[in-house]
Order: sequence, then C-alpha cells, then structure tokens
Amino acid sequence: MYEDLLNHIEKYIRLNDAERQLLVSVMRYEKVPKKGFLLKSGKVCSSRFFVLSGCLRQYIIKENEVEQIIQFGLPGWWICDHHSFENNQPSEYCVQATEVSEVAILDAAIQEDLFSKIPSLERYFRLIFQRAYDASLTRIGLEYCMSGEERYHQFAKNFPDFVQRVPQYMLASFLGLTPEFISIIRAKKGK
Amino acid sequence: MYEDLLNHIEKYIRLNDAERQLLVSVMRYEKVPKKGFLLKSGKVCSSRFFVLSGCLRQYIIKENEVEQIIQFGLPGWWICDHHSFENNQPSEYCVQATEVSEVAILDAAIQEDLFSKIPSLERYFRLIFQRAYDASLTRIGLEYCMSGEERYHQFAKNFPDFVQRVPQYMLASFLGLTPEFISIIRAKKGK
DNA sequence: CGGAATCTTGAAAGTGTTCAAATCAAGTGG
DNA sequence: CCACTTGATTTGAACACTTTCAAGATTCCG
Repeated sequence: MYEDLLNHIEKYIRLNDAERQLLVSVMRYEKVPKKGFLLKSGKVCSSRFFVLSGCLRQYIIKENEVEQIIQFGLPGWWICDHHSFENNQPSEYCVQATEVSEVAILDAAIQEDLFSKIPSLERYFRLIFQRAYDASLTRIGLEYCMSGEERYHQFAKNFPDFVQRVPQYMLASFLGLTPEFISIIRAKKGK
Repeated sequence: MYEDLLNHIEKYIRLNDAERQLLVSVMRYEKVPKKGFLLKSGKVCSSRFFVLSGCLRQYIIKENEVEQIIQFGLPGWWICDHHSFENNQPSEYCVQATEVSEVAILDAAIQEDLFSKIPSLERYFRLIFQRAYDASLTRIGLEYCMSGEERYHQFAKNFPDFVQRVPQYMLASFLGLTPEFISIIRAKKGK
C-alpha cells in the first residue's frame, strides 16, 4: 500500500526493515473523493500528505472569493502547509482533490517521535524541501521571464497529459491567467 | 565572528560546546566588496553562504542579457544554488554583493562530514528549507494575486529601509517590473 | 570636472483582463 | 433515456495595466 512512499524515501536515504515497518505502521491511508477536502482554510494543517494516486490542488482564497492555486500535488509529492503544521496555527490554504485520490498521511502529533526513532528522516525531508525550495525559486524566475502565453505553452509542453486532466479554470488559476485568456491561446494554436 | 550564525542555528536546534567549536572551525569567513561575486553562472556552486552583513543578490541572466533577480540575501539568510551544490553541476545563477558584505561559508566538500559529526544540523537545515520553501510559495501566491503596483507598495511597506538600500533597477528586476514603471509609481505617490 | 551609471518623462504599442452573452458539456432525477 | 439544471468554455468589444523606446535630467565616483 505504501510501496511508492517507501521507494520515494529510499531514493534519498536507506531504511532497514525495522524502520520500514515502523514507518508503515504509523502512516495513515486515506482515499479522497473528487472535490474532497484534506485541509480547509481556518483549520490547522495537522498532517503532511503524500500523494499516492490522483491529484490534489493547494489554493488560497483571495479577497474577491477567487481561488488562487499555489500548486498541484501529483503522485510522489508531499503537500502540506508547513507553517501551520509546525506552529499549530490556522492555515490560509485549502487542499482539495481534483479527482479521486489516495494519500499517505503523516500526522503532526507523531512526527517528532518518528524522527527520533528514524533520525535519517530528518535528512530525507531536508533533501525534499531543499529540492522543492529550489524548484519554486526556479518557478519564480521563469514567471517573470516569460509572458503568460509562454508560461502556458511551456507548461503544456512539460505536462502534456496533465493539461487535459484538470479543468481549464484551474490551469488558469495556477498559471496566473484568466480562463478566457487560455481560451484565446488555445484558439490561436488551432490555426 | 560567527556569533550571528551560531545564534541563528540555536534558534532551531541545541549545540554543545564541542559542536559549536567544530562548526566554527570548519566555516570560512569572507569579506566581499561591492559588486564582488560569490558565484558566477557556469561554475559549480560549491558553497552555501550565510550572510553576516551587507546584502547579496541571486540572479539569472535571460536571453537578452537582462538580469532577473530571484532573491536578495540579507543578514541571517542562507544563499545557495542547492541543485548545483548537491549535484556538483554548473549553476545558472550568479550571486553578487550589492554592497560590502560579510559571509560565513560552508563548503560542499565538508558538508557530509560535518553532518555526520553534528547530526542535528540535518534538522536545522530541514527547518530552514521548510521555511524558505513555505515563504517562496507564499510569494508565488502573492505575485499572482497582486498587480505590479501593489507588489511594489507591499514590498516597500514591508521593507521600507531596504527599498532605499538597493538601486531601483534591482528592485524592479526582483519585483518583475521595469525601472520605468517603478519611476511612475513613485511619482504618483508624491502627489 | 568629466564620464558613466541611474533615474525620469512621455508617447505609442502590447499584453492580458473584464464583462456580458452565447455555446457547449456533464450530471441528476424523473 | 430524455429533459433539465448547473457548471465550464468560448467569443468579442472595451478597457486597464505595463512595457518599450528614445530622450533628457540627475547622481555618483574617480
């Protein structure tokens, strides 16, 4: 059930059998229906979610009730509001499944105990966050370098299947564009 | 000399005297002149830089020779191209001092050895990167929510002294605007 | 003082948004 | 399985924001 998670971890650190077993025993599994929520703004984010299948979206709600998607969570990604998680404070984000999804859940309540029993997990997460941080800096760089249209095309080129998988208005939100504009871009392409 | 670095680390983890001493003994100190480079694109980023004083900027060079600033490094910040650092690959970034600066340097060559001698440093960096990742996601969210003008004002409000400290064209680059447009914004404000 | 770098100003052009209406698609209940 | 309702996408016109380019003013530094 947690094969993918264990494989992911073992790309970064080594685990022995006891550690593997311990880890599996403390993770929770959850199947989330389409449009099901794993986190709602105002609540404390008390878990880290590792996506096993499906797709999550993490978004914030702006003044005008508009949703701004910060990132998508595809299989192999951890999704969490780290600030809320570590400081036990209400989150500004919502995390919702865009399709039926399965997640492995690591609860805040047991994190420290788990880390003390498997210290190399600190390293695992250090490497994961280092990577994610790096990726998001790259993303920031690209955003400013490219026009909205270029952003769309580059994203569509990098994730051709994914572009079909989520509704356009979510893509628009994620890319910082309006659905109308994406519509125009796509019409152009056809020509 | 490394007081600020030690204090910073001890906000996240505890160090004993031996560890403190070891740490201090392996760090390198460097004073960088204004416009001095700590990293040039094409070179491997073989160090992490902890800013003790002054200010660094990390940027990428776009097609048209234009510099896109990804982030500034003020005292208390670590600056590094993590991907280049961990994989020993040439970096796309440049890191340059915008004013006379002092940095504490942790070299890639000794990182693993240091981590094995002070395992809690993994935790320190896990927390640092988690925070930085979080901050950069917040930044991505804000970028898309706000207009360029709003971005400028919010930044000026949050870092009133800093806005005076770096040339406007760098601010413009960091905020994803043109220097001309910042000029217009500032003129408006005066009215 | 002189030269280079930085900042300002204004006009013209581009890029993307807003709004409203029309079309298309999908899910529900009868 | 159809009719209905709701949600999602498209289209077009008018508008807003930001950039580009070129020129002039200012500041900084040796």
